[in-house]
Amino acid sequence: MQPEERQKRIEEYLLKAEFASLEELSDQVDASVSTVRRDLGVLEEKGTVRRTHGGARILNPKSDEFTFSARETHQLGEKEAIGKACAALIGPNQTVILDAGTTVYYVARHLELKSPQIITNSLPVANLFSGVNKAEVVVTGGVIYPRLGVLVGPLAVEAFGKIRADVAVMSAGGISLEGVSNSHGLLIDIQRAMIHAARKIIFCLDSTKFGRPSISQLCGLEVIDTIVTDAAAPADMVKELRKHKIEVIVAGAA
Amino acid sequence: MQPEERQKRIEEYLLKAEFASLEELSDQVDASVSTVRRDLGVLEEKGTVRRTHGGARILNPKSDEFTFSARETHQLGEKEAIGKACAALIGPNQTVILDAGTTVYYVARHLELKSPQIITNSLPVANLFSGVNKAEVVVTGGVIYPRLGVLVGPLAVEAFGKIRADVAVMSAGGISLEGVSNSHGLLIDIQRAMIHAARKIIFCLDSTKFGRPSISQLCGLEVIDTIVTDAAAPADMVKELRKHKIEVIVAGAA
DNA sequence: CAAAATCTTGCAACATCTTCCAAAATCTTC
DNA sequence: GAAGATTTTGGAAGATGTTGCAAGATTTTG
Repeated sequence: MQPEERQKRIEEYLLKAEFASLEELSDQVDASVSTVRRDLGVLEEKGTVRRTHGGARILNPKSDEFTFSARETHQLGEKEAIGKACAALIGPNQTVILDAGTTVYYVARHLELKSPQIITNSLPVANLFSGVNKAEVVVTGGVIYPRLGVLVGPLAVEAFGKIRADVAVMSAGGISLEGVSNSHGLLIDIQRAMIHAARKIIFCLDSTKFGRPSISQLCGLEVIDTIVTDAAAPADMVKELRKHKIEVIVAGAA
Repeated sequence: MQPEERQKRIEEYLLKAEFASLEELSDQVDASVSTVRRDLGVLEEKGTVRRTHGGARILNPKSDEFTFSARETHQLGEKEAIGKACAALIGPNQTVILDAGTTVYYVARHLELKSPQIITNSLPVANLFSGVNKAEVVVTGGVIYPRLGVLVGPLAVEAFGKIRADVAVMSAGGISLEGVSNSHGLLIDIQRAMIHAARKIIFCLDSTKFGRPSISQLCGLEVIDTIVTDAAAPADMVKELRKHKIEVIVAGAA
Protein backbone atom coordinates (compact mmCIF):
# COMPACT_ATOMS: atom_id res chain seq x y z
CA MET A 1 0.00 0.00 0.00
CA GLN A 2 1.14 3.51 -0.62
CA PRO A 3 2.04 5.82 2.20
CA GLU A 4 -0.64 8.33 1.35
CA GLU A 5 -3.33 5.74 1.20
CA ARG A 6 -2.18 4.33 4.49
CA GLN A 7 -2.19 7.73 6.12
CA LYS A 8 -5.61 8.48 4.84
CA ARG A 9 -6.90 5.23 6.25
CA ILE A 10 -5.33 6.02 9.59
CA GLU A 11 -7.06 9.36 9.58
CA GLU A 12 -10.36 7.80 8.71
CA TYR A 13 -10.05 5.20 11.38
CA LEU A 14 -9.22 7.82 13.96
CA LEU A 15 -12.15 9.89 12.85
CA LYS A 16 -14.41 7.05 13.84
CA ALA A 17 -12.58 5.89 16.92
CA GLU A 18 -11.20 9.20 18.18
CA PHE A 19 -8.44 7.25 19.95
CA ALA A 20 -6.40 4.31 18.76
CA SER A 21 -3.37 2.40 19.93
CA LEU A 22 -0.39 1.79 17.70
CA GLU A 23 -1.17 -1.90 17.52
CA GLU A 24 -4.72 -1.20 16.53
CA LEU A 25 -3.60 1.06 13.72
CA SER A 26 -0.81 -1.23 12.66
CA ASP A 27 -3.39 -3.96 12.39
CA GLN A 28 -5.80 -1.75 10.55
CA VAL A 29 -3.44 -0.72 7.78
CA ASP A 30 -1.34 -3.84 7.74
CA ALA A 31 2.00 -2.26 8.40
CA SER A 32 4.51 -2.41 11.21
CA VAL A 33 4.22 -0.18 14.21
CA SER A 34 7.33 1.65 13.11
CA THR A 35 5.66 2.66 9.91
CA VAL A 36 2.54 3.71 11.71
CA ARG A 37 4.65 5.78 14.02
CA ARG A 38 6.20 7.53 11.07
CA ASP A 39 2.83 8.07 9.47
CA LEU A 40 1.50 9.55 12.64
CA GLY A 41 4.46 11.88 12.67
CA VAL A 42 3.49 13.11 9.23
CA LEU A 43 -0.14 13.48 10.17
CA GLU A 44 0.78 15.36 13.29
CA GLU A 45 2.90 17.70 11.23
CA LYS A 46 -0.09 18.16 9.00
CA GLY A 47 -2.12 19.01 12.04
CA THR A 48 -4.96 16.55 11.79
CA VAL A 49 -3.82 14.12 14.43
CA ARG A 50 -2.12 14.22 17.75
CA ARG A 51 0.31 11.56 18.86
CA THR A 52 0.02 10.28 22.38
CA HIS A 53 1.85 7.72 24.39
CA GLY A 54 0.87 4.41 22.97
CA GLY A 55 -1.15 5.66 20.08
CA ALA A 56 -2.84 8.72 18.70
CA ARG A 57 -6.04 10.65 18.81
CA ILE A 58 -7.87 12.75 16.29
CA LEU A 59 -7.29 16.41 16.82
CA ASN A 60 -10.45 18.17 15.89
CA PRO A 61 -13.54 16.08 16.47
CA LYS A 62 -16.80 17.84 15.80
CA SER A 63 -16.51 20.51 18.44
CA ASP A 64 -19.93 22.01 18.16
CA GLU A 65 -19.39 23.99 21.25
CA PHE A 66 -17.72 27.30 21.30
CA THR A 67 -14.90 27.08 18.87
CA PHE A 68 -12.33 26.78 21.56
CA SER A 69 -13.99 25.20 24.59
CA ALA A 70 -11.33 23.05 26.15
CA ARG A 71 -10.78 20.65 23.32
CA GLU A 72 -8.61 22.74 21.14
CA THR A 73 -5.21 21.59 22.17
CA HIS A 74 -3.66 23.55 19.37
CA GLN A 75 -1.59 25.88 21.47
CA LEU A 76 -2.98 24.83 24.76
CA GLY A 77 0.30 24.92 26.61
CA GLU A 78 1.08 28.44 25.52
CA LYS A 79 -2.38 29.70 26.27
CA GLU A 80 -2.38 28.11 29.67
CA ALA A 81 0.94 29.77 30.43
CA ILE A 82 -0.31 33.14 29.24
CA GLY A 83 -3.46 32.68 31.26
CA LYS A 84 -1.53 31.95 34.41
CA ALA A 85 0.91 34.80 33.94
CA CYS A 86 -1.84 37.27 33.19
CA ALA A 87 -3.97 36.19 36.13
CA ALA A 88 -0.98 36.85 38.35
CA LEU A 89 -1.17 40.51 37.37
CA ILE A 90 -4.62 40.90 38.85
CA GLY A 91 -4.78 41.90 42.48
CA PRO A 92 -7.43 40.62 44.86
CA ASN A 93 -10.79 42.34 44.83
CA GLN A 94 -10.09 44.30 41.69
CA THR A 95 -12.70 45.02 39.11
CA VAL A 96 -11.72 43.29 35.90
CA ILE A 97 -13.16 43.49 32.41
CA LEU A 98 -12.69 40.27 30.49
CA ASP A 99 -12.83 40.37 26.73
CA ALA A 100 -14.17 37.52 24.63
CA GLY A 101 -11.11 35.89 23.12
CA THR A 102 -9.86 32.37 23.40
CA THR A 103 -6.75 33.46 25.23
CA VAL A 104 -8.70 35.55 27.70
CA TYR A 105 -10.78 32.53 28.51
CA TYR A 106 -7.67 30.90 29.91
CA VAL A 107 -6.99 33.94 32.03
CA ALA A 108 -10.46 33.59 33.48
CA ARG A 109 -9.76 30.04 34.48
CA HIS A 110 -6.93 31.17 36.68
CA LEU A 111 -8.80 34.00 38.28
CA GLU A 112 -11.18 31.96 40.35
CA LEU A 113 -9.34 32.27 43.60
CA LYS A 114 -8.78 35.99 43.54
CA SER A 115 -12.46 36.70 44.08
CA PRO A 116 -12.41 39.69 41.80
CA GLN A 117 -15.35 41.52 40.39
CA ILE A 118 -15.67 40.56 36.78
CA ILE A 119 -17.38 42.20 33.86
CA THR A 120 -17.61 40.29 30.63
CA ASN A 121 -19.49 39.92 27.39
CA SER A 122 -18.30 36.37 26.83
CA LEU A 123 -20.72 33.54 27.53
CA PRO A 124 -17.97 30.97 28.04
CA VAL A 125 -16.39 33.17 30.66
CA ALA A 126 -19.75 33.79 32.28
CA ASN A 127 -20.40 30.07 32.43
CA LEU A 128 -17.06 29.52 34.02
CA PHE A 129 -18.03 31.61 36.98
CA SER A 130 -21.70 30.85 37.17
CA GLY A 131 -21.18 27.96 39.54
CA VAL A 132 -18.73 29.75 41.77
CA ASN A 133 -19.83 31.88 44.62
CA LYS A 134 -16.63 33.73 45.22
CA ALA A 135 -16.67 36.12 42.33
CA GLU A 136 -19.31 38.61 41.40
CA VAL A 137 -19.81 38.50 37.67
CA VAL A 138 -21.56 41.14 35.64
CA VAL A 139 -22.63 40.10 32.18
CA THR A 140 -23.25 42.81 29.65
CA GLY A 141 -26.33 42.37 27.55
CA GLY A 142 -26.26 41.83 23.86
CA VAL A 143 -27.07 39.58 20.97
CA ILE A 144 -25.30 36.24 20.89
CA TYR A 145 -22.75 36.00 18.12
CA PRO A 146 -23.19 32.35 17.32
CA ARG A 147 -19.83 30.69 16.92
CA LEU A 148 -17.99 32.46 19.65
CA GLY A 149 -20.62 32.96 22.30
CA VAL A 150 -19.89 36.66 22.49
CA LEU A 151 -22.52 39.23 23.27
CA VAL A 152 -22.45 42.01 20.71
CA GLY A 153 -24.53 44.99 19.71
CA PRO A 154 -25.59 48.24 21.33
CA LEU A 155 -26.65 46.67 24.61
CA ALA A 156 -23.11 45.47 25.17
CA VAL A 157 -21.50 48.75 24.20
CA GLU A 158 -23.91 50.63 26.43
CA ALA A 159 -23.15 48.42 29.39
CA PHE A 160 -19.46 49.22 29.17
CA GLY A 161 -20.26 52.88 28.86
CA LYS A 162 -21.81 52.84 32.30
CA ILE A 163 -19.10 51.17 34.28
CA ARG A 164 -15.51 51.72 35.36
CA ALA A 165 -12.99 49.00 36.04
CA ASP A 166 -9.45 48.67 37.32
CA VAL A 167 -8.19 46.43 34.55
CA ALA A 168 -9.30 45.27 31.14
CA VAL A 169 -7.90 41.98 29.89
CA MET A 170 -8.19 42.03 26.12
CA SER A 171 -7.36 39.90 23.17
CA ALA A 172 -7.07 40.74 19.49
CA GLY A 173 -6.49 39.32 16.07
CA GLY A 174 -3.08 40.80 15.52
CA ILE A 175 -0.53 43.32 16.66
CA SER A 176 2.01 45.30 14.72
CA LEU A 177 3.92 48.51 15.35
CA GLU A 178 0.97 50.43 13.98
CA GLY A 179 -1.26 49.12 16.71
CA VAL A 180 -3.72 46.40 17.54
CA SER A 181 -6.33 45.07 15.14
CA ASN A 182 -9.14 42.56 15.14
CA SER A 183 -10.94 40.64 12.49
CA HIS A 184 -14.48 40.80 13.79
CA GLY A 185 -15.77 44.22 13.00
CA LEU A 186 -18.64 43.82 15.40
CA LEU A 187 -16.24 43.50 18.27
CA ILE A 188 -14.34 46.69 17.64
CA ASP A 189 -16.94 49.01 19.11
CA ILE A 190 -17.24 46.88 22.18
CA GLN A 191 -13.51 46.60 22.68
CA ARG A 192 -13.15 50.36 22.38
CA ALA A 193 -15.79 50.76 25.06
CA MET A 194 -13.88 48.33 27.25
CA ILE A 195 -10.67 50.23 26.82
CA HIS A 196 -12.44 53.44 27.65
CA ALA A 197 -13.89 51.93 30.83
CA ALA A 198 -10.71 50.55 32.32
CA ARG A 199 -7.75 52.27 33.94
CA LYS A 200 -5.20 49.65 32.99
CA ILE A 201 -5.16 47.79 29.66
CA ILE A 202 -3.63 44.34 29.38
CA PHE A 203 -3.48 42.53 26.06
CA CYS A 204 -3.08 38.77 25.98
CA LEU A 205 -1.56 37.85 22.63
CA ASP A 206 0.01 34.54 21.79
CA SER A 207 3.06 34.63 19.58
CA THR A 208 1.15 33.92 16.38
CA LYS A 209 -0.50 37.33 16.62
CA PHE A 210 2.72 39.28 16.22
CA GLY A 211 3.32 41.20 13.03
CA ARG A 212 0.05 39.98 11.64
CA PRO A 213 -2.29 42.88 11.08
CA SER A 214 -5.94 41.96 10.91
CA ILE A 215 -8.81 43.63 9.08
CA SER A 216 -9.95 46.41 11.37
CA GLN A 217 -7.75 48.70 13.37
CA LEU A 218 -8.66 48.69 17.04
CA CYS A 219 -6.28 51.06 18.76
CA GLY A 220 -2.75 52.37 18.75
CA LEU A 221 0.06 51.11 20.92
CA GLU A 222 -0.17 54.10 23.23
CA VAL A 223 -3.24 52.85 25.04
CA ILE A 224 -1.62 49.55 26.02
CA ASP A 225 -0.11 49.21 29.46
CA THR A 226 0.90 45.54 29.42
CA ILE A 227 1.18 42.71 26.92
CA VAL A 228 1.33 39.08 28.00
CA THR A 229 2.63 36.65 25.41
CA ASP A 230 4.48 33.35 25.17
CA ALA A 231 8.12 32.48 24.66
CA ALA A 232 7.86 32.20 20.88
CA ALA A 233 7.14 35.89 20.41
CA PRO A 234 9.66 37.50 18.06
CA ALA A 235 12.37 39.14 20.15
CA ASP A 236 12.78 42.21 17.96
CA MET A 237 9.12 43.10 18.22
CA VAL A 238 9.18 42.61 21.97
CA LYS A 239 12.12 44.98 22.18
CA GLU A 240 10.37 47.49 19.98
CA LEU A 241 7.21 47.32 22.05
CA ARG A 242 9.16 47.88 25.24
CA LYS A 243 10.55 51.06 23.70
CA HIS A 244 6.96 52.24 23.53
CA LYS A 245 6.82 51.99 27.34
CA ILE A 246 4.75 48.83 27.19
CA GLU A 247 5.42 46.23 29.84
CA VAL A 248 5.84 42.96 27.94
CA ILE A 249 5.55 39.79 29.97
CA VAL A 250 6.77 36.59 28.35
CA ALA A 251 4.99 33.69 29.98
CA GLY A 252 6.85 30.45 30.50
CA ALA A 253 10.22 32.10 29.96
CA ALA A 254 10.97 32.04 33.70
CA MET B 1 -5.44 2.24 27.25
CA GLN B 2 -3.64 5.47 26.57
CA PRO B 3 -3.43 8.24 29.09
CA GLU B 4 -5.38 10.73 27.02
CA GLU B 5 -8.20 8.39 26.34
CA ARG B 6 -8.36 7.47 29.98
CA GLN B 7 -8.41 11.09 30.99
CA LYS B 8 -11.16 11.86 28.59
CA ARG B 9 -13.21 9.02 29.94
CA ILE B 10 -12.69 10.30 33.45
CA GLU B 11 -13.88 13.69 32.35
CA GLU B 12 -16.91 12.23 30.70
CA TYR B 13 -17.79 10.16 33.69
CA LEU B 14 -17.47 13.16 35.95
CA LEU B 15 -19.62 15.15 33.61
CA LYS B 16 -22.42 12.74 34.24
CA ALA B 17 -21.82 12.07 37.88
CA GLU B 18 -20.48 15.48 38.96
CA PHE B 19 -18.62 13.77 41.82
CA ALA B 20 -16.77 10.49 41.87
CA SER B 21 -14.54 8.60 44.27
CA LEU B 22 -11.13 7.37 43.25
CA GLU B 23 -12.28 3.77 43.41
CA GLU B 24 -15.24 4.53 41.22
CA LEU B 25 -13.03 6.12 38.61
CA SER B 26 -10.37 3.47 38.89
CA ASP B 27 -13.06 0.93 38.25
CA GLN B 28 -14.50 2.93 35.40
CA VAL B 29 -11.28 3.22 33.41
CA ASP B 30 -9.70 0.00 34.53
CA ALA B 31 -6.54 1.41 36.01
CA SER B 32 -5.07 1.62 39.47
CA VAL B 33 -5.99 4.40 41.84
CA SER B 34 -2.46 5.74 41.54
CA THR B 35 -2.92 6.24 37.88
CA VAL B 36 -6.28 7.85 38.37
CA ARG B 37 -4.72 10.16 40.90
CA ARG B 38 -2.10 11.18 38.38
CA ASP B 39 -4.70 11.66 35.69
CA LEU B 40 -6.74 13.83 37.97
CA GLY B 41 -3.64 15.88 38.59
CA VAL B 42 -3.31 16.47 34.86
CA LEU B 43 -6.97 17.30 34.49
CA GLU B 44 -6.82 19.68 37.40
CA GLU B 45 -3.86 21.42 35.81
CA LYS B 46 -5.89 21.64 32.66
CA GLY B 47 -8.66 23.20 34.69
CA THR B 48 -11.57 20.94 33.94
CA VAL B 49 -11.66 19.05 37.20
CA ARG B 50 -10.99 19.69 40.83
CA ARG B 51 -9.49 17.08 43.07
CA THR B 52 -11.07 16.51 46.43
CA HIS B 53 -10.25 14.25 49.31
CA GLY B 54 -11.13 10.82 48.15
CA GLY B 55 -12.12 11.69 44.63
CA ALA B 56 -12.83 14.54 42.29
CA ARG B 57 -15.58 16.76 41.04
CA ILE B 58 -16.19 18.38 37.70
CA LEU B 59 -15.28 22.03 37.69
CA ASN B 60 -17.49 23.72 35.21
CA PRO B 61 -20.26 21.36 34.32
CA LYS B 62 -21.32 21.33 30.71
CA SER B 63 -23.07 24.49 29.77
CA ASP B 64 -26.50 23.00 29.40
CA GLU B 65 -26.42 21.51 32.84
CA PHE B 66 -26.75 24.03 35.54
CA THR B 67 -27.61 22.95 39.00
CA PHE B 68 -31.17 22.19 38.19
CA SER B 69 -31.02 19.81 35.30
CA ALA B 70 -28.71 17.39 37.07
CA ARG B 71 -30.60 17.50 40.31
CA GLU B 72 -34.22 17.39 39.31
CA THR B 73 -34.43 14.17 37.50
CA HIS B 74 -37.56 13.14 39.25
CA GLN B 75 -40.05 15.27 37.37
CA LEU B 76 -38.20 15.19 34.12
CA GLY B 77 -41.01 13.60 32.17
CA GLU B 78 -43.54 16.18 33.26
CA LYS B 79 -41.22 19.06 32.51
CA GLU B 80 -40.45 17.70 29.09
CA ALA B 81 -44.17 17.44 28.38
CA ILE B 82 -44.82 20.95 29.60
CA GLY B 83 -41.92 22.19 27.52
CA LYS B 84 -43.25 20.59 24.39
CA ALA B 85 -46.81 21.78 24.92
CA CYS B 86 -45.71 25.31 25.64
CA ALA B 87 -43.37 25.46 22.67
CA ALA B 88 -46.31 24.52 20.49
CA LEU B 89 -48.02 27.77 21.50
CA ILE B 90 -45.26 29.85 19.99
CA GLY B 91 -45.67 30.82 16.37
CA PRO B 92 -42.79 31.08 13.94
CA ASN B 93 -40.79 34.29 13.93
CA GLN B 94 -42.33 35.58 17.09
CA THR B 95 -40.40 37.51 19.66
CA VAL B 96 -40.31 35.51 22.86
CA ILE B 97 -39.16 36.41 26.35
CA LEU B 98 -37.87 33.41 28.23
CA ASP B 99 -37.77 33.55 31.98
CA ALA B 100 -35.12 31.78 34.03
CA GLY B 101 -36.87 28.84 35.59
CA THR B 102 -36.17 25.16 35.33
CA THR B 103 -39.42 24.53 33.51
CA VAL B 104 -38.88 27.32 31.03
CA TYR B 105 -35.55 25.77 30.15
CA TYR B 106 -37.41 22.79 28.78
CA VAL B 107 -39.56 25.07 26.70
CA ALA B 108 -36.43 26.53 25.20
CA ARG B 109 -35.23 23.11 24.18
CA HIS B 110 -38.28 22.67 22.03
CA LEU B 111 -38.13 26.09 20.46
CA GLU B 112 -35.04 25.60 18.39
CA LEU B 113 -36.78 24.94 15.13
CA LYS B 114 -39.19 27.83 15.18
CA SER B 115 -36.40 30.32 14.60
CA PRO B 116 -37.94 32.83 16.91
CA GLN B 117 -36.32 35.91 18.32
CA ILE B 118 -35.52 35.20 21.91
CA ILE B 119 -34.86 37.48 24.82
CA THR B 120 -33.66 35.93 28.03
CA ASN B 121 -31.82 36.56 31.26
CA SER B 122 -31.03 32.90 31.77
CA LEU B 123 -27.54 31.69 31.02
CA PRO B 124 -28.59 28.07 30.50
CA VAL B 125 -31.09 29.19 27.90
CA ALA B 126 -28.52 31.44 26.28
CA ASN B 127 -26.06 28.57 26.06
CA LEU B 128 -28.67 26.40 24.51
CA PHE B 129 -28.93 28.72 21.56
CA SER B 130 -25.37 29.93 21.34
CA GLY B 131 -24.33 27.22 18.94
CA VAL B 132 -27.37 27.53 16.75
CA ASN B 133 -27.55 29.96 13.94
CA LYS B 134 -31.25 29.89 13.42
CA ALA B 135 -32.43 31.95 16.32
CA GLU B 136 -31.40 35.44 17.25
CA VAL B 137 -30.89 35.54 20.96
CA VAL B 138 -30.71 38.70 23.01
CA VAL B 139 -29.24 38.33 26.44
CA THR B 140 -30.07 40.97 28.99
CA GLY B 141 -27.19 42.12 31.08
CA GLY B 142 -26.97 41.61 34.79
CA VAL B 143 -25.11 40.06 37.66
CA ILE B 144 -24.92 36.27 37.69
CA TYR B 145 -26.98 34.77 40.47
CA PRO B 146 -24.66 31.89 41.20
CA ARG B 147 -26.51 28.66 41.45
CA LEU B 148 -29.20 29.28 38.89
CA GLY B 149 -27.25 31.09 36.23
CA VAL B 150 -29.76 33.90 36.11
CA LEU B 151 -28.85 37.46 35.36
CA VAL B 152 -30.30 39.80 37.94
CA GLY B 153 -30.03 43.43 38.95
CA PRO B 154 -30.78 46.77 37.36
CA LEU B 155 -29.08 45.98 34.06
CA ALA B 156 -31.52 43.15 33.51
CA VAL B 157 -34.59 45.15 34.52
CA GLU B 158 -33.49 48.00 32.31
CA ALA B 159 -33.05 45.75 29.32
CA PHE B 160 -36.63 44.55 29.56
CA GLY B 161 -37.80 48.13 29.93
CA LYS B 162 -36.50 48.89 26.47
CA ILE B 163 -38.01 46.07 24.50
CA ARG B 164 -41.38 44.71 23.46
CA ALA B 165 -42.19 41.10 22.77
CA ASP B 166 -45.06 38.97 21.53
CA VAL B 167 -44.96 36.41 24.28
CA ALA B 168 -43.36 35.96 27.68
CA VAL B 169 -42.86 32.42 28.91
CA MET B 170 -42.59 32.60 32.67
CA SER B 171 -42.13 30.34 35.63
CA ALA B 172 -42.78 30.91 39.30
CA GLY B 173 -42.49 29.41 42.74
CA GLY B 174 -46.18 28.94 43.37
CA ILE B 175 -49.69 29.79 42.25
CA SER B 176 -52.87 30.22 44.25
CA LEU B 177 -56.15 31.99 43.65
CA GLU B 178 -54.59 35.16 44.99
CA GLY B 179 -52.03 35.12 42.22
CA VAL B 180 -48.52 34.06 41.35
CA SER B 181 -45.57 34.26 43.71
CA ASN B 182 -41.89 33.54 43.67
CA SER B 183 -39.31 32.81 46.30
CA HIS B 184 -36.39 34.72 44.93
CA GLY B 185 -37.01 38.34 45.74
CA LEU B 186 -34.38 39.44 43.29
CA LEU B 187 -36.32 37.95 40.44
CA ILE B 188 -39.59 39.73 41.11
CA ASP B 189 -38.56 43.07 39.64
CA ILE B 190 -37.25 41.38 36.54
CA GLN B 191 -40.33 39.26 36.07
CA ARG B 192 -42.56 42.30 36.42
CA ALA B 193 -40.52 43.99 33.72
CA MET B 194 -40.94 40.94 31.52
CA ILE B 195 -44.68 40.92 32.00
CA HIS B 196 -44.80 44.59 31.18
CA ALA B 197 -42.85 44.08 27.98
CA ALA B 198 -44.89 41.23 26.52
CA ARG B 199 -48.34 41.19 24.95
CA LYS B 200 -49.16 37.62 25.91
CA ILE B 201 -48.19 36.01 29.22
CA ILE B 202 -47.73 32.25 29.49
CA PHE B 203 -46.88 30.62 32.81
CA CYS B 204 -45.30 27.19 32.87
CA LEU B 205 -46.09 25.63 36.22
CA ASP B 206 -45.72 21.97 37.06
CA SER B 207 -48.36 20.49 39.33
CA THR B 208 -46.30 20.86 42.50
CA LYS B 209 -46.63 24.63 42.26
CA PHE B 210 -50.37 24.66 42.70
CA GLY B 211 -51.84 26.00 45.91
CA ARG B 212 -48.41 26.66 47.26
CA PRO B 213 -47.86 30.35 47.78
CA SER B 214 -44.26 31.41 47.92
CA ILE B 215 -42.63 34.30 49.73
CA SER B 216 -43.11 37.29 47.45
CA GLN B 217 -46.20 38.12 45.48
CA LEU B 218 -45.46 38.59 41.79
CA CYS B 219 -48.75 39.39 40.14
CA GLY B 220 -52.47 38.70 40.20
CA LEU B 221 -54.26 36.17 38.04
CA GLU B 222 -55.62 38.85 35.76
CA VAL B 223 -52.37 39.36 33.90
CA ILE B 224 -52.08 35.69 32.92
CA ASP B 225 -53.23 34.60 29.49
CA THR B 226 -52.22 30.94 29.53
CA ILE B 227 -50.99 28.38 32.01
CA VAL B 228 -49.26 25.18 30.91
CA THR B 229 -49.09 22.44 33.50
CA ASP B 230 -48.97 18.65 33.74
CA ALA B 231 -51.64 16.03 34.30
CA ALA B 232 -51.20 15.91 38.06
CA ALA B 233 -52.47 19.45 38.55
CA PRO B 234 -55.44 19.55 40.96
CA ALA B 235 -58.64 19.58 38.91
CA ASP B 236 -60.53 21.99 41.11
CA MET B 237 -57.86 24.64 40.81
CA VAL B 238 -57.70 24.19 37.08
CA LYS B 239 -61.46 24.71 36.91
CA GLU B 240 -61.21 27.76 39.12
CA LEU B 241 -58.45 29.24 36.99
CA ARG B 242 -60.45 28.71 33.82
CA LYS B 243 -63.26 30.71 35.41
CA HIS B 244 -60.79 33.60 35.54
CA LYS B 245 -60.59 33.47 31.73
CA ILE B 246 -57.20 31.81 31.83
CA GLU B 247 -56.47 29.22 29.17
CA VAL B 248 -55.13 26.19 31.05
CA ILE B 249 -53.27 23.60 28.99
CA VAL B 250 -52.65 20.24 30.62
CA ALA B 251 -49.66 18.67 28.92
CA GLY B 252 -49.64 14.94 28.37
CA ALA B 253 -53.36 14.63 29.11
CA ALA B 254 -54.32 14.99 25.48
C1' DC C 1 -6.91 12.98 70.35
C1' DA C 2 -6.58 8.62 68.03
C1' DA C 3 -8.08 5.64 64.32
C1' DA C 4 -9.04 5.40 59.59
C1' DA C 5 -8.78 7.02 55.26
C1' DT C 6 -6.39 9.44 51.83
C1' DC C 7 -2.39 11.80 49.84
C1' DT C 8 2.52 12.26 48.48
C1' DT C 9 6.86 10.47 47.31
C1' DG C 10 10.22 7.29 45.76
C1' DC C 11 11.03 3.14 43.33
C1' DA C 12 11.23 -0.94 40.40
C1' DA C 13 8.91 -3.20 36.47
C1' DC C 14 7.07 -2.46 32.34
C1' DA C 15 5.65 -0.25 27.98
C1' DT C 16 6.60 3.00 24.62
C1' DC C 17 9.57 6.28 22.06
C1' DT C 18 13.69 7.67 19.51
C1' DT C 19 17.52 6.72 16.87
C1' DC C 20 20.02 4.09 14.11
C1' DC C 21 20.89 0.34 10.59
C1' DA C 22 20.22 -3.06 7.09
C1' DA C 23 16.95 -5.06 3.86
C1' DA C 24 13.39 -4.27 0.49
C1' DA C 25 11.06 -1.48 -2.72
C1' DT C 26 11.01 2.27 -5.84
C1' DC C 27 12.92 5.60 -8.80
C1' DT C 28 16.83 7.27 -12.16
C1' DT C 29 19.76 6.97 -15.61
C1' DC C 30 21.75 4.83 -19.19
C1' DG D 1 15.92 -3.78 -18.96
C1' DA D 2 19.94 -3.42 -15.63
C1' DA D 3 22.93 -1.03 -12.37
C1' DG D 4 23.09 2.36 -9.05
C1' DA D 5 20.88 6.01 -6.17
C1' DT D 6 17.11 7.08 -3.28
C1' DT D 7 13.31 6.21 -0.45
C1' DT D 8 10.66 3.36 2.45
C1' DT D 9 10.21 -0.27 5.62
C1' DG D 10 10.77 -3.23 9.68
C1' DG D 11 13.35 -4.12 13.53
C1' DA D 12 16.80 -3.68 17.58
C1' DA D 13 19.25 -1.11 21.40
C1' DG D 14 19.25 2.36 24.51
C1' DA D 15 16.64 6.46 26.33
C1' DT D 16 12.45 8.03 28.14
C1' DG D 17 7.78 7.77 30.03
C1' DT D 18 4.19 5.31 32.49
C1' DT D 19 2.28 2.27 35.88
C1' DG D 20 1.36 0.14 40.17
C1' DC D 21 2.96 -0.50 44.72
C1' DA D 22 4.52 0.54 49.43
C1' DA D 23 6.13 3.51 53.21
C1' DG D 24 5.64 7.70 55.48
C1' DA D 25 3.10 12.25 55.79
C1' DT D 26 -1.27 14.45 55.91
C1' DT D 27 -6.12 15.06 56.39
C1' DT D 28 -10.72 13.59 57.89
C1' DT D 29 -13.77 11.45 61.16
C1' DG D 30 -15.74 10.00 65.42
